[in-house]
Parts: sequence; structure tokens; C-alpha cells
Amino acid sequence: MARKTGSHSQITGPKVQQAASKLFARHGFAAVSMRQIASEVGVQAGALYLYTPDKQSLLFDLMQGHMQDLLTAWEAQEKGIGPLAQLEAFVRFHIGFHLDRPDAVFIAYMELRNLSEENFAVIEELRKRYEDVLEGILREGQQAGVFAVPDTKLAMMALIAMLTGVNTWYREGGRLSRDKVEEIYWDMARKAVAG
Amino acid sequence: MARKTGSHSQITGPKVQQAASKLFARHGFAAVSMRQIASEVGVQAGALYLYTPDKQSLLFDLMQGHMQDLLTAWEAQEKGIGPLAQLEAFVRFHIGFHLDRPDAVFIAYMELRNLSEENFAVIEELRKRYEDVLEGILREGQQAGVFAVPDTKLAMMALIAMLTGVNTWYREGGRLSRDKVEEIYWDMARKAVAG
DNA sequence: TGTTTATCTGAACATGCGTTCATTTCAAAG
DNA sequence: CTTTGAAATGAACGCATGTTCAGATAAACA
Repeated sequence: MARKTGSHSQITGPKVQQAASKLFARHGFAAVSMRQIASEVGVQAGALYLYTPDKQSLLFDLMQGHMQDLLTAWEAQEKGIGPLAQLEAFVRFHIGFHLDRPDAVFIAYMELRNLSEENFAVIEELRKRYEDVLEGILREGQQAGVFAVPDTKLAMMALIAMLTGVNTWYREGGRLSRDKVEEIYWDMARKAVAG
Repeated sequence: MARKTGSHSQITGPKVQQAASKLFARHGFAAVSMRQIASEVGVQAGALYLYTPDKQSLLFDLMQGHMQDLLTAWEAQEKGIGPLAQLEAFVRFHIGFHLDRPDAVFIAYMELRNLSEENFAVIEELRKRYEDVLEGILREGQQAGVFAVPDTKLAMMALIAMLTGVNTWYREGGRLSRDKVEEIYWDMARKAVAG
């Protein structure tokens, strides 16, 4: 039995990505089998290979897509003028974007070691581009005398770790609204780099 | 052939833990086989079961040991008097302790989802005990008017994420000494919660 | 209506998995 | 010098893995 009703390729393709994303985030890349992904999609394992050359590409495509979305979304973001306004924009953007995609974020941070060497290099390059955004803001603020950061690379790492950490505890419908969380984190970030 | 020279049980036991720790940290729990661990130890796979009932226990014991070491080490730590001194002690302790054990830290953060339900509950309880330490310091400082943190839980999460993040980039013999890193992070942490 | 073609099945492949266990080895105890 | 028993081997167990592919199916086109 194959292809019961209608043409499915444009439906099944995205479904495979979504199923992989969900399962990789929940159980980890290595712990998820192609048969599990197929089952989640509602298809036999062999059919997955119409949409991906192999399991590794499934992971890589998810991560690359996520990182590219991140960079694209930042470019489209209202940033304001001056280091302080830009830092606030970055803080709020980072928290919001990451809370919108918990699965993709989880995968992007946890499954780096399951990438092949070449694929890893690609993802790391994209990650570096994003980190450079924040480091640039901090450097400008430092030079303008608005921030007091003895080491922009360290401050950048510290801030990103702090902001990304929101994903580990935030739950929709919890004690605090997203806006309130953004506000509190922005307050801490601002003070942490303040002159 | 078995047991070439001398009695090995008191050597092999720790070796198994060390090999598992190293390999789990590098490749992830699910991606490491008992045969790989055995090979790292210099033994056949069957011999591992003289030292652990199963693979899951190997992971659990590593994580439980790490969390207990963490709590014990904090108790033995010089803490100083007052919220500010205690926060500084915590920041420096956290960074130092975690940089000393990169593999264990990596495992403790990445492999939670590979724990059985009961084992997960045990580790989470230990983690909560550690988080409560920092939250307690922040609460005291808030009440004493030394800190200005609108939400102690959020501030605690933000600080711990920031501090633990050091492990992702710090390399021994790099640009900055450990002491310098501790100092910069302490500066940021202090300012972030300052009144 | 008949033909084509994209989509999917289901079985098969070799390989590796966690775990068990009868057997072997050999340092130490008697 | 013999006995003992801890420590390790190595083969085996059933099962799951990623991937391939010939064949089946049904929608789209002529």
C-alpha cells in the first residue's frame, strides 16, 4: 500500500523535519532511530530517504536552518541607535527568538558533537557570526564610554550564556510573562556591563 | 587469558568510571558503547559488569558523584560574612570547581534526559540543593538592601547559567588566567545584582 | 482510457548493541 | 605445593540499527 490520498511530498518533507526536530530535542540525536522518526511521520523508515540522504544530514539541516533563521531574524530586527539601545534590542531579541524555538535551540546547543567535521565547521561559522553581533555592540559601547567591560569576548560569552539559560526554566503560562522576563534580564545585562 | 599481573579490581573499578566519564563527555551517553568503554579500560566488555550492574548505573553514578562532590566542596568552602562576600565566594567557587571537572560538568548538563525517571529525580534534588545555596545568598542580600533583584529565582538562574558558561570556552593556558576570569565574572555578577 | 511517474512499502543486508555466563587464568592463602 | 576464588575472557543471546531496493500503488497526464 502506498500513497493513499493526494500528493504527499510537499507535506511529508516538512513533517520529517518537524518529527526529527521534536524527537532529537526530546531524546537526543544518537538515541533516536530513523524508524522512530518514520513512525512519528506516519510512514515506513525507507520513505525518509526520499527527503534526506542520511540521518546526519537531517541533523545538519535542522541546525543550519536554525542558525540561518537566527541571523536573518536579527537583520530584520529594529535595533535603535547607540550601544545601549542596541544591547537592549539584542537582549530582548535573543530571549524572544529562543523562547519561540525551544526544540531547535536545544538541538543547536546539545548536538554539536554529533555533527561530522565539515558540518560542524559550517555551524560554528554561523554561530560565530551571531556572537560577533553582540561583541560588536559591546565594543562600540566600550569605546563610547557607555560600557565598562574589561574584555568584550568574555562579556559577550557571559551575556549569551545568561540569556540562553532562559530556555532551561521558562514555561509558557508560568509565573512571569515573557515581557517581564525580558525586562528583568535586560536590567541585569545592562547593569553587568555598565560603566 | 585473564589477570596477567597483580590484583586489578581496585585499579579497574576507577578506570571504568574514568573511561566512561571521558567517553560520555566526548561523544554522549547514547553514542558510547560498553565495548568502547571496555576498550578504553583495556578489558573485554563482559568484565565491566563486575563493576557496574548496567550502563544506566554507570551514568547515574557519575552524575550523582559529581553533584555530591559539588555540595560537599561548597560546604568546605570559606564563605566570608555578609551577602556580598558570600556571593563572591560562590562565584569564584563555582567557576573554579567547574573548570576542574569539565567532563563531569558536561555530562551533568547534557545527559539528564538519558537518566531513568527515578535516577533523574535524585539528580534534580541534588541540583536544587545547590541552586538553593545561591538563591539563599541573593535573598539575604535583597532583604539586607545590598542587592536589587526583583526576582531571586530568576537572578539565581541567570547567574548560574552565566558562570557555568565559562566551561564552554575556557581553555587552560589560554589568553586569560583562571584568576583573571574569576575576577571579571565576579565583577559582572556583582554589578548585575547590585542595588 | 492508458501510461507515466512520484511516492511509499516491506523485506533484506551487514553490523553493532547491552547483557549473560561457562570457562580460564593466576596471585595469594593455607 | 596445593587449593581457592577473584578477575577477566570470549562466545553467544536476541534485538535494533542505518540504509538499500525491487516492487506496489495511485495520482496526474496524454
